Amino acid sequence: MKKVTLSDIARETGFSIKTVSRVINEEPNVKEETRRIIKEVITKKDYSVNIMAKALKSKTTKTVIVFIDKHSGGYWNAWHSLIMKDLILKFKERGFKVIFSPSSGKDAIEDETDGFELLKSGIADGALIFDNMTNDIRIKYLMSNGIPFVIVGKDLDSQNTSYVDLDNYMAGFKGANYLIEKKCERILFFLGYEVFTVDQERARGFKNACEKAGVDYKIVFNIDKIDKLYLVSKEIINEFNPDGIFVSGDEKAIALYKSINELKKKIPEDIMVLGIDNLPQSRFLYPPLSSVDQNVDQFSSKLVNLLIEMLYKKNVKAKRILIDPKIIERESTLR
Amino acid sequence: MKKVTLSDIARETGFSIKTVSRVINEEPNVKEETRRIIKEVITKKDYSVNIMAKALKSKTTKTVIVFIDKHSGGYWNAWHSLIMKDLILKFKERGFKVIFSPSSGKDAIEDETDGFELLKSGIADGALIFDNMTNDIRIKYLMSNGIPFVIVGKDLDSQNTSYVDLDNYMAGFKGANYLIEKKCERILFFLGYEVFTVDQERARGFKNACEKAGVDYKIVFNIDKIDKLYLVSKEIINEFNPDGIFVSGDEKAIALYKSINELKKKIPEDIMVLGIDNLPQSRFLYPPLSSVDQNVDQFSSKLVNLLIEMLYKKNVKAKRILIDPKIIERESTLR
DNA sequence: CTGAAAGCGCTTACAG
DNA sequence: CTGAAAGCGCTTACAG
Repeated sequence: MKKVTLSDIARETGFSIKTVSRVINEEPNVKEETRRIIKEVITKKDYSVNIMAKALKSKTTKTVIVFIDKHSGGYWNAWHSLIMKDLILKFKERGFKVIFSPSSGKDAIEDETDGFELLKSGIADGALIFDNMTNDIRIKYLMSNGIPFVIVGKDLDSQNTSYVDLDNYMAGFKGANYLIEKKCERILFFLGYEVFTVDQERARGFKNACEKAGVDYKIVFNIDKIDKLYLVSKEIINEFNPDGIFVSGDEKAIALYKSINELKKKIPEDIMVLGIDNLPQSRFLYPPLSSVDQNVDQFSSKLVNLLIEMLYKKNVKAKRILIDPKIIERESTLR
Repeated sequence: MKKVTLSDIARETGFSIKTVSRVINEEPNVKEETRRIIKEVITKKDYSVNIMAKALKSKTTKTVIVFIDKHSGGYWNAWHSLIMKDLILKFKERGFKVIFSPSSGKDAIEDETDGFELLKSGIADGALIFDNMTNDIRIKYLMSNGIPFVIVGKDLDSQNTSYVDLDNYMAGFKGANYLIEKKCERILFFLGYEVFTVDQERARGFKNACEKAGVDYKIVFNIDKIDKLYLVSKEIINEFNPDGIFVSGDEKAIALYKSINELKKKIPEDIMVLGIDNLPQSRFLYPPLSSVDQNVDQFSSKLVNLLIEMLYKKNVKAKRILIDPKIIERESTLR
C-alpha cells in the first residue's frame, strides 16, 4: 500500500492540488460542496499530510523538541521523569506535539546519533534544553539561527537566553537554615558532581547559611547514585558525627536511612534527615522524609508558557525565572 | 543567519550540487582534490544536511521513534525509565537516532498532538510501541504500510506482528511458587488495572500456582500507584490476614512496608513481601526487598536487535520473544 | 471560488 | 570523475 498524497486526492476528485490543500488546512474560499467532496475522499483514502514536505516549505511543524541527557541517566532521576510527564500533558493542551531526544552539549555536532541533528533540519519549531553545559554548542547554534528555545537550568554564558530553573541556591540555603532552626549543630550535605551548576549552587547556599549561623558543616560531592551513597555514607557519618543530614535527591535518602539504621542511630532522634525533590514515595518512608519541594507543576508550566510565547511572538525579551523551593515537613525532622 | 544549503556550497566551490552531495554522503567517484575543497567549505560554512529534505526523497532517516504512553504516566513507572535509558544507549551504539513521543492506540489518528503523526510523515524508519491495546489503530497502520515495528508487550490481535515482552504469566507463577516454597499459606497479590494484559497475565500465573498448591490467595486489582496501595492495604491485610504479600511494582512496596509496620507486623517474620521489577532502590529498603527481576538489559537488547534486523532486511519473519523472569532473594522473604 | 507555476533542499537515474 | 534534469509532497505568491 503506497502513501496517499495530495495529488492522489486531487486526481480522484478532479480538483487541483491547491484546492485540496485549502481544504486540508481549513482555509476559506472553497465552495461548501467542493469541501465536502474532498473531505469525503480524504477520509476514504485515509490520507494524512506529510509533515516533512509541509515543513520543507512552510517552516512550521507544531512540534517541540525536548533534549534530554544523552549519556542517558547517569543522573537522570525521578525528578526528570516527573517533569517529563508534566511537559507531555501541557504541550498537548496547547496543541503541540512533543518529541524527546537524547543530545549532549559537547558533541551534538559530530555525533550522527545526536538528536540535535533533527532540530537542525527544522523538525521542530522550538526546543527545550535539559542538561546544558558551559559553552554549549547547541545554544550557540540556536541563537545564531534564531530558533526559539528555553533552557531548563541556569545559563551563565549569555545574557540573552531564557531559562527556568529551580532556585538551587535557595534550596541549599533554606534547607540548611531549616535544620539549624531545628537545632542541628553538625550538618552533612550529600551532593552530586561539582561540575554541575545545580550542585554548585546548592552547596553555595548551604555553606552560606551554615557559616552565618556558625554551625559545623561538611559537604560531600560526587554522590550521583543511590549505590554510591550507601557505599560511602557510613564511614563519613562515623567520622563527622552529624546530627543533621541534608541529601540532594530524595531517592538517595532510602540508602541513607539504611546506613543510619545499620549504625544503630535513630531518625530523627540522633540524626535528622532532609531531602530535596519531594518525590511521591517520600511520605511513605519510615519515618516519612522531610524534603525541599521543587514545585514540578509550576516549573513545567513556566517552561511551556515561555517557549510557546516565543513561538508565537518574535523578539520576546529573554526571561529568567527561578522557582522558589519550599520545605515540606515530615517526621524525619520532627523531635 | 540563513540556513546553509547544498547549493550554497556548490556555488561557493564552483562544483555542482550533485558533486557536493557525493562528498557529503561519502560516495566514491570524486577526485581527492575536489573532495578536499568541498569539505573545507562545508566546515567553514557550518553546513549540515536537512534531514527532512533528504527523507522526502530517499525515504530513510536513520531514526527510530519510540511511542510512549500519551496520558503520560498514570502507570509510567520506574521500570519504564530504566528501559528508556537502555534503549537510548543501545540505539546509539547501532548508529540510530531515537525520538520518544507520546501516543495512544485509541486516538492516534484524530488527535493532532499525537506523536504518531510524525511517523506517518516518514520521520522515522521504524518504531517501537509501548502501551499497545487491543485493536490498536497504530498497529493496523504500520502493518498496511509496511513500516517495521516491534511491540513492547504482547499482541493478541494478530499473528504477524513481532513483540518482546516479559513473561508475565511466569512472573506471577514463579512469584507465587516461590512464596509457597517459603511456606506461605495465605498470599495476597496487589496488581494494576485488570484491563491491561500485563496484569491479567500476572494474575493468571499467580492463580494457577496457588490453586495447584492448594493455598489461600486473594488478588487485588486497580492498585496503580503508591498512594492507592497505602490507602487500601491496611484494611485488606487486616481482613485477609496474609503471611505473604506479592506486589506488582517494587516502587509500591515502600508504601506496603509502611502499612505493615503500622499494623505492628514484622517483615518477614509475620508477612513476607515479594516485589516485581527489582529496582535499584529495592536492596536498600528495610528489610531489603526480594523481587522478580525482569532483566531490563536483555529486554532492551532484544527490542533493539529485532527492530534493526527488520530495518535492514525485508520480510523478516515475525518473532515473539518472552523474557524469563528470575527471583532475586533478599531479606524480605528469608526466615 | 479555483488553478498553474515555482520552489523548499535534497536524491535518483541517467548522460557524458 | 562530473553535472543537468526530474521529482519527493507539499506551500507560497500570483493570476484569473
